[in-house]
This record gives sequence, structure tokens and C-alpha cells, in this order.
Amino acid sequence: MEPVDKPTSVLSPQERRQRNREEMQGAILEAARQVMREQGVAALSLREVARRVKMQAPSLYAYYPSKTALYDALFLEGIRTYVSFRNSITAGHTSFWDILHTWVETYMRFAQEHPELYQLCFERPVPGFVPSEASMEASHRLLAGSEEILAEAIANREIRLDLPNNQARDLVIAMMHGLTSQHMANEPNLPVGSGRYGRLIPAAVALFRAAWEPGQTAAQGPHSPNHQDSGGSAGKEVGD
Amino acid sequence: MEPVDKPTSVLSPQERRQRNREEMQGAILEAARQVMREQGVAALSLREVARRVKMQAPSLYAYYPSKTALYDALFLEGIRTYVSFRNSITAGHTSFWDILHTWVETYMRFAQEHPELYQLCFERPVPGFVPSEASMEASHRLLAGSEEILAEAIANREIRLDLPNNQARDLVIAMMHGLTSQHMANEPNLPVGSGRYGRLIPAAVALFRAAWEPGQTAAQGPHSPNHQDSGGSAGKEVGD
DNA sequence: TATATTTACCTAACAGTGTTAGACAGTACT
DNA sequence: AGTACTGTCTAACACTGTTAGGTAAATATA
Repeated sequence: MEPVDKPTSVLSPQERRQRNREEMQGAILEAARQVMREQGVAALSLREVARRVKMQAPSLYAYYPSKTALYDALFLEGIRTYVSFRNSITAGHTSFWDILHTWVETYMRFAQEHPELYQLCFERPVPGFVPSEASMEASHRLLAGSEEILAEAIANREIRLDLPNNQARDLVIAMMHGLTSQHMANEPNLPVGSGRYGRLIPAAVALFRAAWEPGQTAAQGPHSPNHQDSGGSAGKEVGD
Repeated sequence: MEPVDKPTSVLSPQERRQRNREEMQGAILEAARQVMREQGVAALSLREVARRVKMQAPSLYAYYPSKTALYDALFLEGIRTYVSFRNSITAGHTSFWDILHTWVETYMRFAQEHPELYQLCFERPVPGFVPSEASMEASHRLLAGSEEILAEAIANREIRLDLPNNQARDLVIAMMHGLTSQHMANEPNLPVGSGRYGRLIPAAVALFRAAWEPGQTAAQGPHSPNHQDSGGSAGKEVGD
């Protein structure tokens, strides 16, 4: 009465192998994130990771060829996670200032909910670690998206800049990162919106608004503002 | 006919000892800074330091009781060095905007000229390291000075803030740190004033100026949107 | 001056790290 | 059945911060 055919719905050996491999890789990544969260990003220990996935340390090398490679996989996971955070920014908002507010808030929330990924991706805590080409490319795609938000706002006449788009974007990024970095360094456990730096998001938005909202007469900097350099700022070119 | 008395101008044994001790401590600090600059702040190795001062590693423990203590001494040296940078800011400037410009520029220059001290003091690169009470106190005195600059500018009616002094100060710090942090992460070798983030200092100053200079009708924060100028065409109320 | 103490260094060792080499069982393919 | 491959292991190397204990010289004391 048993089915005579081998049920083809069950996985083939190769598929089983690949699935096991992926599960193991995932488990290693998860364990590594735990360790980083507990002991600090730069204090990640392969032997500790191995202990948690119930292996000996050298066995990890079957999945990641070096500690740097593991960091790189984590970097990529961080970028991907942040992208999913950032994709929810524009949803439901119409005003540029709403979006800017949410943008900064989301960045800080990402840092707070995934401090180990934030540090790995946006600070530089690991001495020897430099992300691979592939990972950097993912990171650059991220930047490109940021400029689009600004470009759209300009197209909608919501803001009027006295400097190139990419510079405006970098100014926003600097403020966003500065606030978040200080928040995480000083009061990493306080929720977004509270704490010495966490509460400054509205004030930061107001600052940009005062300078960029049309109808305001924007003051110039003390030194001649060079807003005609770096041609082709509105294009897709991002890093220089 | 030589002087019978031991010439008292030469150092006493105790003085000699103390001088040697201090010289040794200084040499260790200097070697440690070199190593940090070459290999990264978190990659500091006591054995490498010992090698450079021509000692065995355990001998360092006669001068600093632990690696953390060495980090702490370096932290203090960093704060002191930065203070001497910052004390030169106000010299020769009268306008608040000049001062603000120099302030940011000096912060970035400090980071560039002493990257190892900058990272140790203003980023958080060493997993287990927390500065001692005494060092933190020096660090706090630093902050207090920053607020004075703002308070003076307000007293002189040079700026008009729509938020408390300390919050304004933190906003400036966030921008300053954000710019510098990005500059150091991306183009640490480019001089201050150039590079993707390094050149944004005037733009950043202009941003604050547009918002805080009296005579400008500054937009208010999202919580009290009572900006009564320039019809609310695009500027919908930025609620939270 | 002779003795005792303190100082400044040393070597040896422990437990931890990332990483490589080589072995061995079990699975899969021919 | 025999061969190749996979996944995991142990042993080992060179490195790390740190502790314990020893030794020779410099200093202080009698």
C-alpha cells in the first residue's frame, strides 16, 4: 500500500545539501550578529560564533573563507536591511519636509533597532575591514536613491537650493549621521525622538526648512559659495 | 680644586628617576599613537608598542597598569590636544559666522592632523573602552566651552534662536561631527576644505545662518508651525 | 662601608585570537 | 563496488593581553 514511486516532492540530494548550506550560513550570520550586539562589532570572535552554532571554529571556513568575508556578508545584510527601512520612508507622505523628517527618523531607528548592522555599515569600527566591491556597489545604489528624493522635491518646487543637488544631499546625510552617531554614542538605549540628540530631529528639519523653503531669503556663507562647480550634479552620478 | 660639594644643580636620584619615568611614559604614548595611526585605533598592540620602545611587553605594565589605562591616557592627550586647537578658534574673528566657520574647520583639521586621537576621542572604535571619570570630566569641560560661544553670540544679538542654547549647540556639534566623520571615512587624506564632505563647510555655515541670522524670518519647527510668511503653498504643515 | 630595599627590567606561562593542514566518517555519483 | 566529494574534526602556528616570579642594578639605610 505504500507509494511505489519515490515521492519526487521531497528534495533531491543536491537541493538538500544546498538548503543545509544556506541554513548553516544563516545560522552563522545570526550568531555573529548576536555576538556583535553583545560584545561590540570589532570584538566579534569566530570561536564564539562557532560555539553558538555548535561547531569547531575551523569548520566555519567551509562557509566563509575568512573573518573578513563574514564581515562582508554582514555588511551586505546591513545594507539590505536598511534599504527595506528606507523604502518605507516616502510611503504616505506628500510634503518634502515630512519626508525629510521621516528620513532622519528612519535612519536613527535603524541604528537603534540594529546597532550592530548600523555600526558595521555606517561607522568604521573594524580596523582591517574594507567592504568588497560587490558590497560597496550595493551601498552606492543606496546613495543614488537619496538624491532622487531631493531631485523630486526640487522638481515639485518644494525646495530651492543654493547649491548643487549632490551637495545638498551630502549636507542632509551629514546632519542625519551626526545626530544618529551622537545618539548612539551617548544614549543608545533611549528611543528615537528622545535623549539629547534623539529629540533634535524636528529642530534639524526646521533648520533645513528655514534655509531651503522657497520664499525665504537664504543667507550666503562667509566665503564665496561655490555652487557652480561639479557639473552634472542632478544626474545619476553619485560619489566623486 | 674641584668643588667638594656634589653640585646641587644636577638632578637628585629621585628627580632623575621621575624624569626617566615620565620620558618613558611619553615614549610609550608616542609609540602607541604611531601604531594606531598605522594599524587603526582598535588594532593597537601592546607587544608592538613594546617593540618600538625596545622593551618586552610585560614591562609596559610598570607604566600603564592595563591596555585600557593606556587608551585612557591617550584619550586625555587627545582632549588636551583638541582643546589647544579649539582655543585658537575665536582669535582674530569678530563675526559669529566667522567663528562658526572656523569652529567646524578646526574640528575637521584636528581630525585630519591627529586621526588616531580624533577617532579615540570622538568616535567609539574600541569595544571595551570607556574613558575614566577623570577623562570624561575633561571632555565635559570641553562641551561647556562650546555653549559659551553660542551664548556670547546671542548676547551680542548676532543670532536669534528658536530653540534652547544647549540644543542649538548640539545641532552644531551634530553637523560638525557628521561632516568630519564622513570626510574621515571617505577621504581622510584630502585636506580640509576639499573632498566630497570637506568642501561643505561653507554650505553648512550658510545653512545655520539662513535659519538663525536675525532679520531672516526663520521657519519654525514642526511643533509650532507659526511661520506667517510666504503663503503656505508648498509648505504644508510638517506634523509628527 | 655593608646591608637592605626599591626599581626596572626580564623570561615563562596562561588563556584567548584568526587561520592552515591534514585526517576521517558519511554521502553521492559512476 | 569504487571513487570523489562534503562536512566536520583535531593539532598546530603565530599572534594577543596579562600574571607570576626572578635578577641585576640603583638607591636608601645602618
